[in-house]
Amino acid sequence: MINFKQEIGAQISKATNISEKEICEYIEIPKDKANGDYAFPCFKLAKTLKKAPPAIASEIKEKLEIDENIIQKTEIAGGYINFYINKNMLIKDVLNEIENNENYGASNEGKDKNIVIDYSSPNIAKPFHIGHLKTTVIGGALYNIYKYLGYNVIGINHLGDYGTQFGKLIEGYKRWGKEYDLSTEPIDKLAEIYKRINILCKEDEQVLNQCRENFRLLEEKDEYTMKIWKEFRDLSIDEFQKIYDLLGTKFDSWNGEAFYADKTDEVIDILKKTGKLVESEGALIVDLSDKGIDTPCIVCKSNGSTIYATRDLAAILYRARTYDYDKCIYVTSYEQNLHFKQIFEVAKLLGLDEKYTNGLEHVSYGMVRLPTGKMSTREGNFVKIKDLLNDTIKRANEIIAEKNPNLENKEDVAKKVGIGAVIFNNLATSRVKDEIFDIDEMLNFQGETGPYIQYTYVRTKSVLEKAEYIPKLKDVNVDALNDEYSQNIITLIYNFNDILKQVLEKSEPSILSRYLIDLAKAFSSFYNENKIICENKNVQDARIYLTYITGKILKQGALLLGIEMPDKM
RNA sequence: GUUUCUAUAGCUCAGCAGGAUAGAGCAGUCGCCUCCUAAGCGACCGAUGGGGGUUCGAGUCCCUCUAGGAACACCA
Repeated sequence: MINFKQEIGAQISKATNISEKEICEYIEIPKDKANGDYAFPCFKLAKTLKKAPPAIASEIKEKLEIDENIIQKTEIAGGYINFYINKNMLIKDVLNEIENNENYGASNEGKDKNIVIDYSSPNIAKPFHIGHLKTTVIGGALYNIYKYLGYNVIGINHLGDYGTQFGKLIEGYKRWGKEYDLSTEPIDKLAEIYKRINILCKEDEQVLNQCRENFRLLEEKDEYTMKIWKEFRDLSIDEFQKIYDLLGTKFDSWNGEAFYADKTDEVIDILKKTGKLVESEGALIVDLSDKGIDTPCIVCKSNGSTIYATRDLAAILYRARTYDYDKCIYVTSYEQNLHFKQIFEVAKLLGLDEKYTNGLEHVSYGMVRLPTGKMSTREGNFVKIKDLLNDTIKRANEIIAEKNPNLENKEDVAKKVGIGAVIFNNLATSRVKDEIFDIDEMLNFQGETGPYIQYTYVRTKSVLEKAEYIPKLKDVNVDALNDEYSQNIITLIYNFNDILKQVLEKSEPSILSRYLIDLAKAFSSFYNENKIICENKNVQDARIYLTYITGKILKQGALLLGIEMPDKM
């Protein structure tokens, strides 16, 4: 496709003898369309050239050799040079690209690059609650988008299936296991046991030590302990899978913490040889104070057991060797910021190529809190994902009953809408923001929501169905699309690939979410202001075609976020 | 206490690595279905936490104050 910004940048670069790259960084898109499609602010050059910005602007403008097929006109406004692109060229370019490219917006920029994404990663034997939604959907969206841009992606569900928490659960099970029937709702019951044992641990240090001992036994592959461990793990995975099926979440690997149990010795050996692993209060630690990190990284506990940091380090070694990753991304809440700072620093001591240590990236996100306070499995204060999805699906069903009672496949549509609402809600805002969970907000399907995007898509389908045809591209007259509403849509579609790149640059799926809202809005305005199916065949063909490609992008974009589109709703 | 994140309209959020008059949604008020789905469209109302600084230009960068979140040695 034509890169208008680059075309302009190249010309200005020639006129000013400043590198094209630098010029392109200065070029901006005016907020007000009256100021053109692109603008070059000359203020920055004023100091070095010792001239007033407007004078610089007109001097540059004189020297530009503009191809009128690409840039229709240039104007000077204050210290800016404003560029108005050739709309017909833009429309032709976008339509051509979309016609000839099944996966519009995709690219092969990621060819031969390997991306490991570690996401969702719930602790087994604990309920899957709304605190786990963000990592699951953010990781899932990044997974899809990396793939779409040609990367080879490995999605890993790094299950929390190891550690003292497990020692605790085993201890509780030993004490009260007979009171619970694990054949139904096993996770709820295990969570109950976990809650009870935690209370006991708080009261009695001896019990806590017993739990730690249980974990040590697990590390030694004690037969009885291993048997319980495996049983709890299987039960948990069954439960998780039900949610993943609903959310459409997929993984290439389920290697959790336990997988690295036999791979931690090597980490300790390597670290010992660096001389940086020192004993402190009976534990083996790496002091990081010279790296600006006050808290040392514990690699081996005083009772000889490993700790999550050790297993995370083993995972880095394993992933580097197994996947030869260019990036290894961890999607977790910002509570773990310090932990990742620590292990990324310690990873530099493992003797890995710089490629691997530089490729480590922690994608953190804000906390989800209930109106009553922080969620806690230990205190039984949480909302289960399953319950939330049931609520939103029920809500979707109610709205269908009210607005479209004769709809076919009601259940299927309600599912797509209810789940789409939840996924979108979790991807709609910047990662860093904390969130106070509000069920009413989840159940609102109006305005900037997942259902709004779905509804807009359904409208495009509905128009196409009524029209009964999609015109051939060669029959589309681009002059019929130079009104403001059509232009807005075309410009947005032109930006699609750029948006996807931005998402990856910032590991920020909300950029795509916002984009889809903008596109849906642009189409809704267009739809309201124009008759698409109308008397003038020429205009009708062009508008139907625009409707067709808008629907395509809405669907593709939503799919990348993990949201499915119903055909009717 | 140390480190760190956040602060934009009544509420929830945008604001392309500083640029032209700060944009939406929800809530509220008012219009629009004999017309391709009103889960929609349009209009009105309404904002950069306080104080310094850097800059031709600051919501955006720096300092500081205030308020809130988070992490800080054998949990993950």
